[in-house]
Amino acid sequence: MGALRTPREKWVEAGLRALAEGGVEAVRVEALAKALGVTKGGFYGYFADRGALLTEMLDAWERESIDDVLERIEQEGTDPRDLDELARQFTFSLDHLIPIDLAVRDWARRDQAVAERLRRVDNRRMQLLRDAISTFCSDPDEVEARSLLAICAAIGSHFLAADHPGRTRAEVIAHAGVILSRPPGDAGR
Amino acid sequence: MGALRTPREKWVEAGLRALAEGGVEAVRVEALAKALGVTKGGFYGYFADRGALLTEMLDAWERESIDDVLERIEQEGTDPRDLDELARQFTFSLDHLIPIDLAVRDWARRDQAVAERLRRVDNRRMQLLRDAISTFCSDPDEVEARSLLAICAAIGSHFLAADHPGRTRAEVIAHAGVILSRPPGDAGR
DNA sequence: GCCCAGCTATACGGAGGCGTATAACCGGTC
DNA sequence: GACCGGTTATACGCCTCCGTATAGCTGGGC
Repeated sequence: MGALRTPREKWVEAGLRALAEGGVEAVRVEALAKALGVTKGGFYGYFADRGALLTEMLDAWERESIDDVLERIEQEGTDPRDLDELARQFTFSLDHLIPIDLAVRDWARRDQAVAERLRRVDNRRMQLLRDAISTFCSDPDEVEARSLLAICAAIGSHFLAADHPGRTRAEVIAHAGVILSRPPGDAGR
Repeated sequence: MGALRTPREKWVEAGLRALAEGGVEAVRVEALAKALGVTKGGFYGYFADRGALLTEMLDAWERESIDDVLERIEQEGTDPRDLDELARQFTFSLDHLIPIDLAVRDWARRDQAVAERLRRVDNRRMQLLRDAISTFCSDPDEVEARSLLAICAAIGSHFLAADHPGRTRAEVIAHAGVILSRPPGDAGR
């Protein structure tokens, strides 16, 4: 049998790269082929159409996003209820996943199926945050609100263009992490 | 002289509507014409090309976004340093501006000129938040961090797909507003 | 060293989009 | 009621993209 010269997986990778750089609209079969140094000839041997690639891309992203989270917890052997883990959750995910994540978020606003997948991933991340914050905060409503603030900071800061005179965005985010990790004043020691 | 049957402004409005619904890629000259019940014939009398419309759309959005903020402050006669104003800032902007805002944010990730405009608008909003938060928080670093959390919540919650079991997103956001308006525990009364 | 499945290049028809050209239209103005 | 300029419809060339068809290449198995 002939070798798999540019296998299915290559197309998915190229698709995710295009998604990260230019959004869903940039995921063009012919463009991916050119990026792979190939014509689109073989593409339709793997995928019924462009839509099939898109869903496969989402499969890969969803799997990777969830694996990434579990991996970090289990490999590092850290308790997810750790404060440091919360801070690390702020810049969550590997760097190369962030642009994909952001593109998926915009995509989800216009595609119900994508929104559903994003919901699963976000719920998973929110649960991690809840667990971490619960270790020092007993009011469930407050835990929920802090978790929301944390995850919104992680997402929103990538969509925010504002400056922070005299500071780095990373510094401000670090400080925000401290605030969110601070036990409530009225219940504090 | 002939009447302006579908004037320049109509094209910009239609463009912003398309932007809100489908992102930049959905802003197609022929599609806008169809939406206006017209062919694209007259479009190129007003605009050199599609790009000219896009920048004009951004002009309109930037102006409207800033006017909107000033309007709310001056018309309502409220002090922008008000706590309630902070809470209201959470769901900032008129409803119809939000989808445009989100689309512009995604757009800005791929277009430097758009990013620059967004920066102006975001800086303006951040300053409003700083002013409000400064009324009960003296540490400038903390003011900055809280402002970031507030604006990221305003933006990020629209890109977040997570559920809040037993709660409404609006309820969680309201609670988050309370947290951010709470004087720091170590400096509190 | 031949075979053949799997990969590849090329070519095609159709759709939609951009920007231009041009002719028809229409409503004030005189 | 004829004119005139702005607005409109239509048609065109060009491009990009999709999905299909088809023929050529290639390399591992035998």
